[in-house]
Amino acid sequence: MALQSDHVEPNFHKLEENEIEVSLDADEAAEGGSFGEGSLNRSDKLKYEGIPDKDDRIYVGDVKYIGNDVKDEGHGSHQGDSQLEEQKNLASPTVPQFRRTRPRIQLGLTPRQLRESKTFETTKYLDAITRRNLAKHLYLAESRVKRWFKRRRARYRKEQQMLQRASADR
DNA sequence: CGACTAATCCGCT
DNA sequence: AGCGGATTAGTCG
Repeated sequence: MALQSDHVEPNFHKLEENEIEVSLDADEAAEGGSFGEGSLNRSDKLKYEGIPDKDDRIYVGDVKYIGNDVKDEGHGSHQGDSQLEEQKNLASPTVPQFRRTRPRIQLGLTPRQLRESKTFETTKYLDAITRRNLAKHLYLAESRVKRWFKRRRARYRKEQQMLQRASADR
């Protein structure tokens, strides 16, 4: 398996926030047969938990946008998009404008999650270097790793709070 | 329906 | 720039 190496595939370009990972592992998954045959249907229930350590990557289910507004949100691609920003800004002062419906990306991380979990146990807070390294190892976008860690931290705190509360209550 | 996860927005530092 | 918190959205039990 070539994907065992630490090298990133050339076609794996940098994934920005708005970018969606295309199933770069479709054939791999099909080959492995760990999942449904060939296509990753939602009915196939791609649960990442419990998958043998064969899979190295994440699995993208559907990438279709079900939202009505799939605007680009003006990601500041150009310098002359101030109008767009303005419009967006004064959209609604109180009511938060609906962000585009999140793509149906299911799944978190594969067995590699274990690795990440361990990293979380030790580092908790990622610095740029570690994040980059991890992302590379996980074939994930740095932003993704960042977000993931963030959520992880949040969860951790919540758990701690709950624990404390329980303790105090007792 | 509730719980969970994922992605984004907002404010703060 | 990054983090925490809040919000929205979709899926699973």
